Amino acid sequence: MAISHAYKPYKGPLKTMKIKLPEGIRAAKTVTAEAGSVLFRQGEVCSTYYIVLDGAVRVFARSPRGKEVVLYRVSPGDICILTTSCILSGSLYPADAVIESKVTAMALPKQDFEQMMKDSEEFREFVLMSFGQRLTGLITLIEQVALESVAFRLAQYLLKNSDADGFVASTHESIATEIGSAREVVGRHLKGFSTAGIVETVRGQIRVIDALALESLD
Amino acid sequence: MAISHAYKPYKGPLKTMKIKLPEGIRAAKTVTAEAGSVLFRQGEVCSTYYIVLDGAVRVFARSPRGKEVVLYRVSPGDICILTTSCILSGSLYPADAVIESKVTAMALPKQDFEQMMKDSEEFREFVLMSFGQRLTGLITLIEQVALESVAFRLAQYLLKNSDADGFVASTHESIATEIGSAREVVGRHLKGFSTAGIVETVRGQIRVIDALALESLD
DNA sequence: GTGCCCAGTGTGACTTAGTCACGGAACCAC
DNA sequence: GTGGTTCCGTGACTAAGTCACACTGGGCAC
Repeated sequence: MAISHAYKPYKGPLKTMKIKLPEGIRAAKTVTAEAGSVLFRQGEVCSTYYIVLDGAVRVFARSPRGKEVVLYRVSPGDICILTTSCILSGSLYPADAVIESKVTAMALPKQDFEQMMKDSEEFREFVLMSFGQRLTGLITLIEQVALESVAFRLAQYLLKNSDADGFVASTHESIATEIGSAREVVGRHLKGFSTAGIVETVRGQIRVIDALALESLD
Repeated sequence: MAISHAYKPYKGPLKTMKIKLPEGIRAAKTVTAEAGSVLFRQGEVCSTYYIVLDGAVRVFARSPRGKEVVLYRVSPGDICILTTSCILSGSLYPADAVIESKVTAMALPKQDFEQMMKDSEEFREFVLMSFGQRLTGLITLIEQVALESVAFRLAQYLLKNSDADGFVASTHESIATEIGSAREVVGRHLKGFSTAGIVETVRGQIRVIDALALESLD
């Protein structure tokens, strides 16, 4: 666990998850981790519950040959579901996680977690909701990867990640791991889109010109 | 919801899940559903919690063009996680489910579920464990589909589903949906395995001859 | 500035996987 | 037997993934 410490008590309310911490829990500590650091790797054991207060974590699977697929992201207000489920079942992490932007997280000791599950209806709902959302998210991902074409997934990605002016600040490489494909394949599709006048590409950036065309792909 | 009827109170203990039902819950009803019937379809809403007592349910995703991937199976002692998470988050089923073999299930009304979550440490653990196992199962599936070759997945499937004598009672079609590939592709790989002396194939059945060879694939 | 490095990209050749359209073979009911 | 259905084989094609290598533009050391 590469979390770099600076343990200190967390006193404030959990605004991000809209849950009032019971008094007995106020001793929960916060931890921080810098961008780029590894939270956990496939096969490691886990021990503490975390609720992310700020920052983002990318959770992804990696093949022996180094290919990666992004499974999901942990954002502020999210509980680290994978950690939770690993602790409960005593199993090992089935994936890797790295910090994308500096993370502040609340560390919940096992007893506190169990106490809150026992006492707080709100907390139970929160935890189960989190599980449910991850679950449906993963199922959607499987449907996409196994059932949809790369062109479709790429189009969806561009639509979802473009700003008001249509700009997408991603490299071909990062898009590829995000949609479960390969850099060259993404590049070729983008070239196709480009010659069709649907997008413009420059180094490290893509501009969506014809969003409707992307939406009508399948 | 195509569950067929025959509502009757469930009195016995939940042997399969090793949880004693509190007295207040004894009114839980059982439902049965015949093999082949559809439990739910993608996009439907859900309302009741189910715990499977007997039988098996196959949960799978289906593309617009009819291609399918098996996500997981619900076996005796399992709570139907997808239903649970849908109820909690108020979202729609992201997948389809059909009965593989006649199912008997306990239907838990929302209040009873919440009551048990509140009162029973055992039940909370059971529910969270179930969630966790599904989660890691789905992640493993994504890793397989996105990162591993068809040959590898096929080999794993054969090893996992062969009996003591090496017999696997599956059609190419069913294997394909199980490992997220296509019938023809599975057929071609099996032919390859066959000419290499690793398996023998007859209609509707495959016999593993050289399990070691299958294990050493990657 | 010059040179260098390197992340990001382009490309061709090739392998693997998926799709489509058949046709044939095995099995079952009658 | 006939007919129908399920299962499988196959060729031709498209889509996707892999591999190797070349190019390019921006940052930076000097």
